[in-house]
Amino acid sequence: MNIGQAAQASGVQAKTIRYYEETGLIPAAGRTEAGYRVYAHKDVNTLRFIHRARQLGFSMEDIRRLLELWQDDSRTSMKVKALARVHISVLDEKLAKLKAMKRTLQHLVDHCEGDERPDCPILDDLAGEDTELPRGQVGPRFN
Amino acid sequence: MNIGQAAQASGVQAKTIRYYEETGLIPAAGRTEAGYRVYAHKDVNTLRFIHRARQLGFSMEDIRRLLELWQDDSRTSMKVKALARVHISVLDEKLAKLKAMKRTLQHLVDHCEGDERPDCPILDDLAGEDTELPRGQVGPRFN
DNA sequence: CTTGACCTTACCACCGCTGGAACCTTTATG
DNA sequence: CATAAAGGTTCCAGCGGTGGTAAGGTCAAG
Repeated sequence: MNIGQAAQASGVQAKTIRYYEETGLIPAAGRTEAGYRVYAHKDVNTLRFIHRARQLGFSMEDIRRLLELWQDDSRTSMKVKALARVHISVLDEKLAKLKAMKRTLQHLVDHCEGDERPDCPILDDLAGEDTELPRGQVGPRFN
Repeated sequence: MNIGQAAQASGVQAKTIRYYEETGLIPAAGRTEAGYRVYAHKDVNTLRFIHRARQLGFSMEDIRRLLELWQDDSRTSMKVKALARVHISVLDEKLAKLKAMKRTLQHLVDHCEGDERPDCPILDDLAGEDTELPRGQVGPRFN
């Protein structure tokens, strides 16, 4: 199985597989004489694992730990659960920030006429005059 | 007013102000003989505008357009509103993805014993067996 | 034998900053 | 007046996870 087939089978792009190998998330694949990477079903399973974890928003660092736990037969489900719980709280933070943004923005949009005239509460708000707005969390950093 | 004072007054870090200048989001500031950047109140207002827009999650590109509209006396509030509406839909997409992630993860966490034993539905799910999960949107890309 | 689809490495770019290094200027103090 | 701290300056690197490109090597089919 070469990288393209592994990509197909796992849902992880070939390019990303190389990146994962480069960063040590997965071990370096074996090679054919011509230098092509070779993958087995086991590797595809690992890639699928990573793919699914990424879909759930886990960071590379978290995935590193999840892979360790997955491969460790003497793991405790406690540890896995703890990791997942922490991740949920990260998601919650992001959600809270996005919701705050949306709330504020929706409020502004609701009060904007949206006509030919230049008067616009949205720009007025951005321009400062630090009005009473549901400010909640302040920093952006919601990446 | 030097960059540190402008940063203080606007809420945008000095380093970030230089970055904005470099990328052309704001015009290059004037300089003292010694090469220090000089800012006026007008510039601080612009920086505050940008800061606030970032807090609402607008992209640099959006902010570029917002600044143009802000400085254009013959703008229409229609255009501003449209821009804001599009941004709300972007926020909605991100929210939907995060919510889907959280829902799935919460479900998994709820079914994990979290004890000393290794058995763990969270890892089982990640390992594939593509079970019936509220999959909704698939890709991560929630940045 | 050629074509074209795949593979390889290696690089730059993106988002929106942030940190650090190495150096220069201003300000406060002894 | 010398010095040290607290600013400023530039440039380079990095985050995650690709996307794109170039310039090549390899493989299977026609």
